[in-house]
Amino acid sequence: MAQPAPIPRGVPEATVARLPLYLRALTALAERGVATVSSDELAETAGVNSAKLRKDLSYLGSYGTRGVGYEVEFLQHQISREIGLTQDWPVLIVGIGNLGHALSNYGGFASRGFRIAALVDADPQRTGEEVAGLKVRHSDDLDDVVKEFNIAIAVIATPAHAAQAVCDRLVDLGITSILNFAPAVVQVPEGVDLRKVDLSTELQILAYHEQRKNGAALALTAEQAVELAKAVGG
Amino acid sequence: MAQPAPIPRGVPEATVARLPLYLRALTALAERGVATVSSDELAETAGVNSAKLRKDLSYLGSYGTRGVGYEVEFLQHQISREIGLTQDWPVLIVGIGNLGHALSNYGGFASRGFRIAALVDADPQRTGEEVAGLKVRHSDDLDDVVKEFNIAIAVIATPAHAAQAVCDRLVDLGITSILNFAPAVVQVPEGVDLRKVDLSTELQILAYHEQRKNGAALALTAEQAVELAKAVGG
DNA sequence: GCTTGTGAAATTGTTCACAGCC
DNA sequence: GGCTGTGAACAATTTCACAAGC
Repeated sequence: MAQPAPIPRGVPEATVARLPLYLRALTALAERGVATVSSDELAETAGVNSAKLRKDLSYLGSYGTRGVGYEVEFLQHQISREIGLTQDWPVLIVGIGNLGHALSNYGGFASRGFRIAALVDADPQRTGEEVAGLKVRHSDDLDDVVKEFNIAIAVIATPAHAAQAVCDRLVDLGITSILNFAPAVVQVPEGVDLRKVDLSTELQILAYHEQRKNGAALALTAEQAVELAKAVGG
Repeated sequence: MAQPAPIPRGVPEATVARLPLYLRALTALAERGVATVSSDELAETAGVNSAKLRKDLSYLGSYGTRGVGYEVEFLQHQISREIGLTQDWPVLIVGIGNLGHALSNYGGFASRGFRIAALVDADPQRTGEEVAGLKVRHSDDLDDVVKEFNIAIAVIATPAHAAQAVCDRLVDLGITSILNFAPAVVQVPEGVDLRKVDLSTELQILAYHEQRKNGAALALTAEQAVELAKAVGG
């Protein structure tokens, strides 16, 4: 017997990565008191094109009404449920330097679904200090902290040189979702989700494009210049 | 006459996004005193597979030696040149709150190629304050600051509600490369490169996957559960 | 009449596997 | 013998364009 129907579940990664964007756009619309929105309008608000938006939403289900559009609050709820924001996730931040400090106080966290549950630092000087309403705990207590607060998601905000060791310990403690802010390549075993946020990577990507906006020719290698000359018809 | 040869230039976006990663891996190897590296080793260090690495590098040119590998320093230099890090880019940070502060002091910036040239904030209280060795200037001077320091890349680290207005002003001043840290959807006209770094987006993506690791069935919609039941053979 | 939801086409990105070269 | 560079196969993603449904 052949596969009778396509297996359900299976939202493409690219779509998953855009759901938070849609959620934010919907929140903005809800705040403006908009009750219903078309895919064109929502796409415009989220900064994507409407075909993509409709395709993305179609992976979640059939939540719109033809000829009308989407009900803002309803769609907001469906996406939240899909992402898993109907529960709330206790988040641990490791490394309470400048960046960890900023993250602890960051508004972006406030988005429902996440709660900074604990802060940890390796520096005994910082231990006990209060940041964003939480007492900073020492790294030695990592094990306890993870258990005590039932941490599922951890954020690494340590200096680059410490990132791999911290990551290894987190993985050993059973954490499988890690967000790395340290400017370092960090390896994780199969089954652990690691995402990275990296200022210098982003700047480099911008620089690449910026460089090409002006004197594009300057950036050609000698080899490529020869190719170009040929193609242009030398 | 038909197109005689493929037009050169044109490194795929996906490749561009990985060049900074390779550069970082190469830097790590150089620091360890490694002089030559194979695509397998470099790929391992960078956390990608070696076929992808070789394909990526092949878009830049033929910088390896068959049977041997790549010369670390040479490749480092080629990638730097490709990205445009042989010049250095004066960067402006707008919004010197917690996050802007952290970014100003961030080690990731130190990577050659970027220099924080100016800081700007809308709060007159902060104007004149010294952060990371620079005097914070007032937003009203944005025009002057951009000209004075020849800013090409700007970082938005303001609260969400101010992000769009700041972005519009930056665009008006001719800036075409913007990195947005504010948790808000920001629109830019054609021709402007906007990249976003967003904590809550990243957390949401992790949460999506985390949710599916345990009680995956819990996440099915009623509709999908019916589909699944059918597929399984009800 | 208007807008969603979706097959099919087009494009982009990844992996394979091996010829070419040291 | 070993490793790069790359066509060709494959997979994922985006876009098109229109049938289906309110």
